[in-house]
Amino acid sequence: MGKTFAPACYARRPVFIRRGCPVILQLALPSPLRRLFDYLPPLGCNPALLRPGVRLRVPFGRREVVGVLIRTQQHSEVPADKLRAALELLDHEPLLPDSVWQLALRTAQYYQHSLGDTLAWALPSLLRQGEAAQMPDQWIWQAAPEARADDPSLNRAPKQQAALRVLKQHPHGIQHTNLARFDLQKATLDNLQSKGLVSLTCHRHQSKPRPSQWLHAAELPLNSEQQTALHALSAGLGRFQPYLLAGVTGSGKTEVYLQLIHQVLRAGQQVLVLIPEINLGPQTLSRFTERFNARIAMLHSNLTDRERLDVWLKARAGELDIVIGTRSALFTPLAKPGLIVVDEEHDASYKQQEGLRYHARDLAVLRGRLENVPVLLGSATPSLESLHNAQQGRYAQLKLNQRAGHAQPPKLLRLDIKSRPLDGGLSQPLLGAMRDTLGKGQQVLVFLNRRGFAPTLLCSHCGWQAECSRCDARLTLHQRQQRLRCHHCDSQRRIPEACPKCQSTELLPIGVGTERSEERLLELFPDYPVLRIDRDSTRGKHSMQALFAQIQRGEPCILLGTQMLAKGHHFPQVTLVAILEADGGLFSADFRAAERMAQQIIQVAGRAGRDSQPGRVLIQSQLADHPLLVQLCESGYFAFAEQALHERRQAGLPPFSQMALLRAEANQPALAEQFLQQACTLAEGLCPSASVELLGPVPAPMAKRGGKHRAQLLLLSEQRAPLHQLLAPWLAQLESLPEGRKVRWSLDVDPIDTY
DNA sequence: AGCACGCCGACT
DNA sequence: GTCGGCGTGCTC
Repeated sequence: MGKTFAPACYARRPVFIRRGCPVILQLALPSPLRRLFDYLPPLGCNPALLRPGVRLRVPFGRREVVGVLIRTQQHSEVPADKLRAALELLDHEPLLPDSVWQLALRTAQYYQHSLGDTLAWALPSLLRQGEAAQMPDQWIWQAAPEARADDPSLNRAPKQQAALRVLKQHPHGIQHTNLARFDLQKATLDNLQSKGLVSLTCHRHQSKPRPSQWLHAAELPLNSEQQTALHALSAGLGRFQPYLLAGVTGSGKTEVYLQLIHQVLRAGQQVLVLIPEINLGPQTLSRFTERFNARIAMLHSNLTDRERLDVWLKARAGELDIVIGTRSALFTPLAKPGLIVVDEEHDASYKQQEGLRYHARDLAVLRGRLENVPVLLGSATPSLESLHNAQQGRYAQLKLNQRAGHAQPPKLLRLDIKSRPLDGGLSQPLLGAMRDTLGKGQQVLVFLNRRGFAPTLLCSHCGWQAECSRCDARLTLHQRQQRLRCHHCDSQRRIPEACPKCQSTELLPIGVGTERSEERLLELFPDYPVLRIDRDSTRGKHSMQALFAQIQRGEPCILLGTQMLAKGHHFPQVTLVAILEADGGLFSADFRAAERMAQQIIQVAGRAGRDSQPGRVLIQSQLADHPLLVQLCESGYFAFAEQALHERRQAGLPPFSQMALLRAEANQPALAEQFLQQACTLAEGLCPSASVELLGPVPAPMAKRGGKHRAQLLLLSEQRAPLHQLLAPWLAQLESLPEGRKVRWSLDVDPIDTY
């Protein structure tokens, strides 16, 4: 995202009420409508409490919703007979600190999203339902000091006896909300209480005190690069500055984070750490808890709504030192922010792909500016956007090129498979390299980013292919389940016995997925275990853990898997990485495909050779001589990025231009494009200078998906300002367009893909 | 987005 | 006769 956000238009001035004038409340409501709604204050409400940022419960149509006060006015455009009074004021003071308030307002503006809906994304769900923004009182059950489990009154009450024993084991008592965890029933305890054997007491929430000694474990020694980076970072504490920490895999980025965070903690400030949306949470959390004696919370998807709200409230009150979370944690309010870290900043999961399509990395930079704190973006494979921002001087760039310890960087070797026969997706030279590696007692990682047995089922007589009826896509053959499945919608069906077109029974699986590769590898390497790791093979809760445990034992084996293998985990005994198909990124129409391919190759390669054994990476490709692939393999990611950036500049693509994408989908094929055509005409009317280029409407790359027909209109502009000046009035027009009601449409500002 | 209203097809 | 399918319209 560029440097300029439009200035904030809502200041949080106190509200002055002119004598005799009615006060009109303008509220943001949880609705996709991009406008505010006017209400009268609740009956008998003290006007001084009506400050922007407080929540009110209001009647809305036939239901009640919770809205957030944006501003008050003396007059309303809405006819008096339509105005309704709010029902209840829910807060005594604004919910959000000014920084997060501004962040939400600007997010709505930048992404052209409804403000009410934006606030709904930013707030914990209990707050949008009207829950009090307060730590709840805690009710604690305790055994009476003199109570005995062999009390005669319990002779015929084994449950009460057991419950009393449990409570005796917990002299500090058990929280009422945790009863289930100890298999205790409220009724049992009620009976014990009536006998005077247990007590229930109410405790006001009390914050844990700030630790004075922050370290649990000693800090690791830094190499000179790490020291240089840490010095630069610590010199920048206390004010806004984005940093791009570009550190090759294994260069010790995390140690730099940890030592910087230690300094922030010592300054009495809080740290917000964003991580991508993968199962790296526990791993990250344990790095932090092993190092720091600090109040750390992680926002993960298994929290209850109440737990989530408690973390939010504690963070806001300054009762947490470190908050770790994915994308949505960005909006967590902090009493004393000192640093924002975005780990793996290139990761696409930072961009929300539905509803409010925000990019948490870009908004983290904005938040850093609003909080006046540094923002540390880290990655071994930075996004081209961030590299460009660094080159433009907007971000300070720090590089870590050396691997920690004695680890050698892996060598990337291209393997041309244009005219080579493949066996289970593997070429002969690759199979040879695998035999060598396994023979030396080492492990092999085979990366194939495609689940299932084969991506296509073909009739060898008439050429029919199994296709999804709801999507423009072929069905993937899943041999083990004996089903054809669509990877784009959830439809699946049985494998037909014969071709539905010509009745031939010669149906051939074409192409290779992990399931098929596994089958073949088991035949080719009968002496070694083949561990398949993908979404289909790791269904069971602990199967993943068991697989990783086996890998960690270090005996020779073949790891075969998709994306799931590529992120975060360390496999020290892997010395050969095989990437079976690197071509998607070179064939695809999406302009970001090559960047993604390169990041994926480097990330997968980073799994190998982390100990002192050097790693080799073999990349099979139909286009082994493609200049971008050559550049990546010969000269590394940053050289690749230079060349890719050069190509983007030539083509006038981001980050050298600004993009927005209007998508539409409808049940009938023509409707989506008709709507976009109208939208296009309106945009031309609003932007006569042609400073914004309109491309389309065109059918989406996958024109039908999940039974919907999809099309898109691309807006491209050299400068951000004209594009954003166009968007606001344009969206207002689109909202009132009657054709818009027959289609589902949405605007994606800074889209990261066009699917 | 919800949630109503409203008008046509298969069922206790 | 009604239950319920989703088209259309509205929310201060």
